[in-house]
Amino acid sequence: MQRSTATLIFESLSSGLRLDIYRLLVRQGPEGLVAGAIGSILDVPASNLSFHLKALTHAGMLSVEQEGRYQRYRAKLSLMQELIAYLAEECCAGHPEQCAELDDIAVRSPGQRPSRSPLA
Amino acid sequence: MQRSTATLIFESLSSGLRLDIYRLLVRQGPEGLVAGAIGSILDVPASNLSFHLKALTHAGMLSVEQEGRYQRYRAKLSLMQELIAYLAEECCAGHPEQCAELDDIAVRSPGQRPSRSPLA
DNA sequence: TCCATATTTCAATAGTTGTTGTAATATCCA
DNA sequence: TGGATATTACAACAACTATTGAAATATGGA
Repeated sequence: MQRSTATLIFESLSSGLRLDIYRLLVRQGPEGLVAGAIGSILDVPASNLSFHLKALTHAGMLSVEQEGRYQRYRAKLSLMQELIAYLAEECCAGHPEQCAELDDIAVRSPGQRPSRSPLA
Repeated sequence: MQRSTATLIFESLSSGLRLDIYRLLVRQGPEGLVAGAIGSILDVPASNLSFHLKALTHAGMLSVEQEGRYQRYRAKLSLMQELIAYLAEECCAGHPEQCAELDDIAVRSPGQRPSRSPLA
């Protein structure tokens, strides 16, 4: 992951409202939610919501799909996984002994499905 | 981790310069760096550097220790580990099957040291 | 003590971000 | 087609952020 991608993601999650939007969509799973539903649940005016949805989408944290006059938003978990891997790498770079418990996620390429740790 | 803590961290990493500072200190390991050294390496004027170091420290990403007239900064890897665990939880909440490869880190409480996954 | 050095604080300023309401755009349904 | 609904775009504005240089503070060493 590039530095600019990482800062864009951090910025997109640095507002309480945007973090709420993202977490709500994560909880909704693959079904996602249309914009209006998000606005009702979080009690945010439409134009403000649109502003933040745009920021999250631009950062790649959300996907949008048009459904007639609705826009359905979904959390893109894959990018969150990449972010976590990036943070684990950054965190351990040069000093893996300090956070060895993060190694297996940092080293693994996205999409691989390992068997579970025997102690997990 | 509280939502407000998470947004504070995201905000602290949402600037390219602050991310550079943090990554530099991660690479330095437990030795860390004094403020002036950081400024020389990254070529940032002292007052601006001080501004960003304050933000990172306030977010808990750095620790500071006075050494005579120097201030030694170190990356606090423990908070990064907490952040990663928080993100993994948020990412999987309600839909663990979608990112099962994150489970072992999300489930584990901070500080625990598991044995390695047999496939890692 | 006096001077040099390290860092922070402050003031000024340019640029950016978040919020609101209103208008525009697009789609659905009768 | 016409009216209702969903969403986005725009304009205005307050609030906040990043940057700079100069001044203040504190420490170390001669």
